[in-house]
Amino acid sequence: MNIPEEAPPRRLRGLPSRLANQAALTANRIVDRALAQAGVRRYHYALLATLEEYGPASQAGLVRRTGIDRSDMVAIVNDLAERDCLKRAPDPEDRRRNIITITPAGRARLVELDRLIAAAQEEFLAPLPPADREHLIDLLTRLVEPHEDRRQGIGSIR
Amino acid sequence: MNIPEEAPPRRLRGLPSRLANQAALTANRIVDRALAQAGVRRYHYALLATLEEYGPASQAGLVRRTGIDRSDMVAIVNDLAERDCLKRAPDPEDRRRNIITITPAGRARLVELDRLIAAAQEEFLAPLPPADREHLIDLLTRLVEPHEDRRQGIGSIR
DNA sequence: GTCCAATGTTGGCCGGACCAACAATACAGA
DNA sequence: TCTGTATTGTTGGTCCGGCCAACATTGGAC
Repeated sequence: MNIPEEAPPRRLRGLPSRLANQAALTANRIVDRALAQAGVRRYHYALLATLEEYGPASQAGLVRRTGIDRSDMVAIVNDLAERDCLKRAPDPEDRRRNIITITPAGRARLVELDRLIAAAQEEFLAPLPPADREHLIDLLTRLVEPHEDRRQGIGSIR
Repeated sequence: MNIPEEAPPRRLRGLPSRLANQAALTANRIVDRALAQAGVRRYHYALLATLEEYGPASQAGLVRRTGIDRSDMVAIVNDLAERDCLKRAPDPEDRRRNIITITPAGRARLVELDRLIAAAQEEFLAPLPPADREHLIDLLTRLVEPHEDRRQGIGSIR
């Protein structure tokens, strides 16, 4: 579902799931366009940000932090390795693992991406005054978190 | 980006675009699962709802109302025609057009889908108390609408 | 030593959101 | 009246994100 030129049916207009979708669609359009200026996609940013914040990690570790699928992770790491944004080295202590480390070039790239992302957020939230923005963020956080928890029960046995 | 098992980086956690995405992802999972019980997808529901609310229309008209792409519309109309949920008839007044009409079977189906959709919304919003739900809907509406307008300027020259 | 779990990798699938091109038809302006 | 432009339906793609299954390798627990 994209953007209608005429009024969509009342049944759909106020539907929370649809609103969430439209918001995500809009946000993604803006963010994708911003990141495209640097020739990357959302995945790349998520990965670099994770590496920078938590330091070197195995691909499996990165999967757990980002929620990206294992199979997709391979491709993204390949991508970023080709651009010298990170290094893939075998873990001497566990030969199953690759240890992924961000490079100086990767950090530099990340700085640039941070800027682009910040601008994109600004553009996305532009229609709302600052107070409402915070409120929205708060509501979305409180909406989303319980749904995440309820999958593979954090705090339960597992 | 799916659901992480460990804390994702701070950079991403509060990002409005990411929150919107997570919300949409959750909503879609719930809605898709609900609609799957009736063997349909979101597109089918959107189309039937539009037909029921605005009456018969050409495919192009439906495209304008729903925001679904022309090429996708063909497939969805095919799908629903096969299941006798709608009829495709040539417009005698404009031989380019097909006039799409919902059938009684389509209406019946729609009633069922409405029920499923309502339950899905409930599940999606469950983490929030009623007051916050309304607030969220309001905020999302006010966030999304201006973005829609700014594309192909409603009210501008065009 | 055996068996199960985790890891990285390959190769897929699906759905939603697009885009380009084309034939048929309609319509407005010269 | 004719000519060019728009609209409509349709075909046949592309891309990305979100998955899943299977496999070989390696670790670790029993």
